[in-house]
Amino acid sequence: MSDVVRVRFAPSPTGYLHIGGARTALFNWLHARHTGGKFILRIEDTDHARNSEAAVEVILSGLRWLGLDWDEGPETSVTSGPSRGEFGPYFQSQRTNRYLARASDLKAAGHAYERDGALFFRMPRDPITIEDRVVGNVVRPLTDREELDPDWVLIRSDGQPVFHFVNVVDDLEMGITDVIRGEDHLSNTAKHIALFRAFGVAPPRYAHIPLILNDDGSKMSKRNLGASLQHYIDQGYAPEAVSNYLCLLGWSPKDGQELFTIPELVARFDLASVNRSNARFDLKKLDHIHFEHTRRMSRERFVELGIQSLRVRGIETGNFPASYVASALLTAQEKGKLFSELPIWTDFYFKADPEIIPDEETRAKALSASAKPQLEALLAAYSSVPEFTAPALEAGLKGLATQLGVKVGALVQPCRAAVTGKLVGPSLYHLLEVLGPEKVMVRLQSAIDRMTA
RNA sequence: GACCCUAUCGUCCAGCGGUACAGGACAUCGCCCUUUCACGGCGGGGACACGGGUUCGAAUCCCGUUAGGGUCGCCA
Repeated sequence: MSDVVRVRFAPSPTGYLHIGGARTALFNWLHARHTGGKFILRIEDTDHARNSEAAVEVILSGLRWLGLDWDEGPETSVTSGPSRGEFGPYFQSQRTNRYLARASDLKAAGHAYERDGALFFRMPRDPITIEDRVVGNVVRPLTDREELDPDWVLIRSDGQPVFHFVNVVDDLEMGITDVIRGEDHLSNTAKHIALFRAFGVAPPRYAHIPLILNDDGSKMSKRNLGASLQHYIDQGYAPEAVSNYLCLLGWSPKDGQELFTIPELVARFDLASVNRSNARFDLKKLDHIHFEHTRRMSRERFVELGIQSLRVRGIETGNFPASYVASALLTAQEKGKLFSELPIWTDFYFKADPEIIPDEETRAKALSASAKPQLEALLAAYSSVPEFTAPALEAGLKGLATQLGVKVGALVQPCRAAVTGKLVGPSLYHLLEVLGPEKVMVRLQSAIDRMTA
């Protein structure tokens, strides 16, 4: 083949995208983009029992969510649907004739033979050296069980080819130059190398990356909630934060930088500085990375993600002016919270005034009868504020506090509770400005009316 | 059972024979700031798994032990 790098991500449609698989895809994608190579997506749906269109869709949408676009591969989850690239089909279930042809080649060359109705590969007895770009040279001798019978199945007696075989055939035929995958494949790489040699070609370059473990060091299984990428999508993490964090698990740029945009990652990522030891998934650190990304991302990006997030959670912003929606959401950006929490911070912007109903705790802490005179005074002050802007509102409130001889908080919290119905939220003066004088006045008055005294 | 990989603060990384009573980030603790929640600032505690070598000198190299992970399927 040419010397352009060709890497692939070859997931099996199991119904979810494992977080480790997502990182494998990310490393492959980064390697391709960094080297100007091609990133290929191939669906390993040889196990018909657990293959379904929905399961493929989970993979495609997961990759898209992360921003990992593929140069070759399926465009939809439909097995016989459209695809990009010259080396298709990209669904293994559509490539059976190729496997069968390759199998007979091996048989003709004496590398395979039939036994018990299945086709077996004649595995070399000598140790095989795996030259790995991450792990180094690994000599893999046969295990005691393999010594008993080193040969292994290429085609099952029911006619179905097995994973190791199709994987190698596809990598060969698709011109894959670099195989980047989880370390769980390291031992089996000897089989793959032997197959490539049997086909008379040099194996691709290998890079086995360390695995992601649970925070207690145990292996991540499907049962663990955090093992699925979908979990992080649902929790409202920014995609760029997840990519960034995933990269940090097993890779570092050596200079201590931890926060990267995707373009920076593309520029700086290199296989050579990938670690050799497994890493535990630390949710706290992910939260921190998300926090930093969320605060730094462009306003446009934040608003885009925010509107999506609110819609998913039942808050439709389409009925409000775009500028109002943007201003409203932006008051929550500095909080850096998960997008799943956005309704908690901004729902009051999109509620009708009568829907602002403080709960019992809020009433007790901020809207007790004793606060009524202060709220009335604030309402009066705000009725005559020179302009309804955050600085003017702040000055007005602080001036009133001085005048009344009370602490600022004695006015802030009742006001916040009255207009938002909550004790916590965005910066008070900014949210008041965004809300506008009409809503603020109405809400202050309703709160006053409800206060007994 | 065999084979393979790995081993630095609680976690993720830096370190790749001497510049190190081991540096950064997250977490944690204390103080400060503060209109809520936060943010921010300052400071503290916290690690080279263990045992042998090699060397003038070892977190760094070698061997062993232990621990964790992986593989050895007519699963992928």
